[in-house]
Amino acid sequence: MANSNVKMSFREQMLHAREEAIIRTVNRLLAEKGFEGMTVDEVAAEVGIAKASLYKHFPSKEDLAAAAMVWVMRRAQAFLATLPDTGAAMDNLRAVVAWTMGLKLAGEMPSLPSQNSSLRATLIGNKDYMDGLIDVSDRLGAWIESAQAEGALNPALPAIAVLYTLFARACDPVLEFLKMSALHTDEEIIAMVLSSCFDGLRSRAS
Amino acid sequence: MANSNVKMSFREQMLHAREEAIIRTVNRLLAEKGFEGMTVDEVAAEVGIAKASLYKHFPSKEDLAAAAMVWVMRRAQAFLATLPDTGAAMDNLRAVVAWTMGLKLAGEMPSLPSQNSSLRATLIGNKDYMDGLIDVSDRLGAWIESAQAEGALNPALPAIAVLYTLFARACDPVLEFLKMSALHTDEEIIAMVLSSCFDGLRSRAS
DNA sequence: GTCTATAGGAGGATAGAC
DNA sequence: GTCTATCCTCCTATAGAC
Repeated sequence: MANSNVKMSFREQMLHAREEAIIRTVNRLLAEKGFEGMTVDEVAAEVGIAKASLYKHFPSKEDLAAAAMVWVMRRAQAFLATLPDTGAAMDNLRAVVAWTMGLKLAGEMPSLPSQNSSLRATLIGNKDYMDGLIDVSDRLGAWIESAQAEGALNPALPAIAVLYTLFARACDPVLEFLKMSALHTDEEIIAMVLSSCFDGLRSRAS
Repeated sequence: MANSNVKMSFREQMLHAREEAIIRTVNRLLAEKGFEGMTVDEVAAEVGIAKASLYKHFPSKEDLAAAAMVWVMRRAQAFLATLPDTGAAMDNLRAVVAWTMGLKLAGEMPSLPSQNSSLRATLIGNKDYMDGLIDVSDRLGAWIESAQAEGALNPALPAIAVLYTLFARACDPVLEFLKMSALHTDEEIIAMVLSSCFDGLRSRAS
């Protein structure tokens, strides 16, 4: 029984390792070319296995993308867990946004079309993804309301609008345009977009 | 000679009218489904002509999209021309952003993938598009620098970063998410995103 | 310049041997 | 579960008659 468990665990580890290799490749290709630009042939070639083998692990291209999104969501949850739940909620929000922008600048943020309906259906039907999304939204939502109650965040904006605005920073085209211009380091780009996001384009008195 | 000119002009008007019908359809489909989601069959069906006829007017799908972008760019230039060149540059910038967001909310803002290289090549090779883009960028750039000199716009941000940030509002996913929630009118959505863009998420003293 | 019909090819997915 | 080989659908683009 113990042996059997060890063997099972070993096999599962091998399986898991291969699937993680697949997901990392998918993640990178999704960041580079987007969902429609990425081909399954390409994924298989980069992973170094046959396309048919890929389909033994994941039933469709949509599920491949969903797995990549789940992986990113897990990383986001892990990052959120490192932030103090006491203290300024505002600082946590800034930290999360900076983290997601760093991910995008590093080419590790999948870019999915918000319009593709088959992909949307798969994502919505993916329990791991939805649970992660709801968890992240809840945590950010709590910080947003907290920051608004403290008066640090503009209370006139609906919390949901703030949440969407923060999420949108993860796929902000401004990041890649500034990166393409090659005039600033990633850190400088993050600082600029962070400033325009939280402080606004208008001058501040202080 | 006069007759010949009139006949030519009439024919050209007919041609132009049909091409404008095509472009309006392409524009709407690009806004709805994006470049990859739009099919040429669909365009032809909605316009009510055969696909082969479409290809007599435009040599490729990329050129169809480019024509739609040129059309939008022309509309933008026309709008810019209505704004006073004297007075607060800041107000003009807000007005332009509000206008582009209204266009997107009305489903008239083509959404193109920034990654598709064949499309990028066509756009860059399209003189009408590039001239329009440069013209619009120059005008906005002048207002940005003017507003920064007046101290209305944060001078710490590079003008090019501000320009990109304003352009990005035209394809901001926050707009469609807020619209999908159906909790606010288009005007309210524009006001909120305008506020978060210029005033920032953080509270302002005043 | 409009049509019908079709070429040509890319890409998602599967069959079947091992 | 991995491979090779193939299927099949969708889509861009064009041929050729009128």
